[in-house]
Amino acid sequence: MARQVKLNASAEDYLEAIFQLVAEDGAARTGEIARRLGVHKSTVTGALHALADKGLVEYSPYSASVLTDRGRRVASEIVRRHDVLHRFLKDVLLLPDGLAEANACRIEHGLDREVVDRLVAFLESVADGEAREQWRDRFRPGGGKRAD
Amino acid sequence: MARQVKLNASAEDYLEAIFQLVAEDGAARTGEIARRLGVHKSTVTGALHALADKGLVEYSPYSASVLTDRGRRVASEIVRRHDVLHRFLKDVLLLPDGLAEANACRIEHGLDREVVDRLVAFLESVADGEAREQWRDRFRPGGGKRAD
DNA sequence: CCACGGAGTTTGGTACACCAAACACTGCGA
DNA sequence: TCGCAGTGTTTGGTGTACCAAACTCCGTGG
Repeated sequence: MARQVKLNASAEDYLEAIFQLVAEDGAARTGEIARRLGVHKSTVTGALHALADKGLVEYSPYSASVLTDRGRRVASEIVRRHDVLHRFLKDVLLLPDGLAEANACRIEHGLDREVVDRLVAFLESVADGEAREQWRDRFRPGGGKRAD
Repeated sequence: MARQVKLNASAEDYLEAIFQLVAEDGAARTGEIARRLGVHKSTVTGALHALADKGLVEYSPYSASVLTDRGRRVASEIVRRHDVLHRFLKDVLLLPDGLAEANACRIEHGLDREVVDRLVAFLESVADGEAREQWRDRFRPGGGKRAD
């Protein structure tokens, strides 16, 4: 089975953005990717070349990019990981959404699949009712945060 | 109070290594730091200059480095964060120690303090008896991983 | 006392991620 | 059909993190 491609953090960010833009708009334009990631258009062009070389995106100059099949597979793994992490931070650690998102963005690239799977199992185990309630109150929602 | 210094990932790694070496050996020699972090000695020299400029380590050429007071404070924050994370991965997600450590190393730099605090609260809440047992079995130690 | 070898540093070079400005393409309206 | 505005690309340059090799320092044995 084709082993996991090994992308670095920034490549994963681009792939993730492209995946989302394709889902939203049907295709990912260079400028949109740049806007979403907060980088310069020229930087995106470079990244697109690299991803195309790896066979993950279909890139042709001056037109919107789409993912290859392989790119789509890899990207959805990345999105899943991001999502799991975000949900964990928000729903289990009870962090405000923005903070959960920001932290998810920063740490998502460092997680092995095993960890993500474990996190999923964990989320499922506290998904409904009982168990979750149980510590929602031993743990308190809004409580002891001072904003110094 | 002097706000959190804002180090990048690699600076934090160096600081952490120095902290540990000082704890173990009384001082951190360039070559030891290099060995521990798996980088070249010359790279460490550069990093030590940077940390010295920031007032975090006491560096003088050809002799072992130690932390300044400020460096020690910052470093112990970093170590705490690493530790909390490691414990969470190992004791809550029940990952094998090596995997927990590796993942902690990779994600530790991206965590805001709030998250660490939350994680600590979480660890405390499941620290002893009851609550922990409770899902140790709804979650099972070695069990349900299919590697599809 | 001095030279020799191991520890540490400097120097020059690579790779990456990025930006800014100059340049190129393209589709729409006059 | 032609030009222009907007979108995209190229080019040149920055900062960071790193390595390898040349060089420097310094304690120890002869």
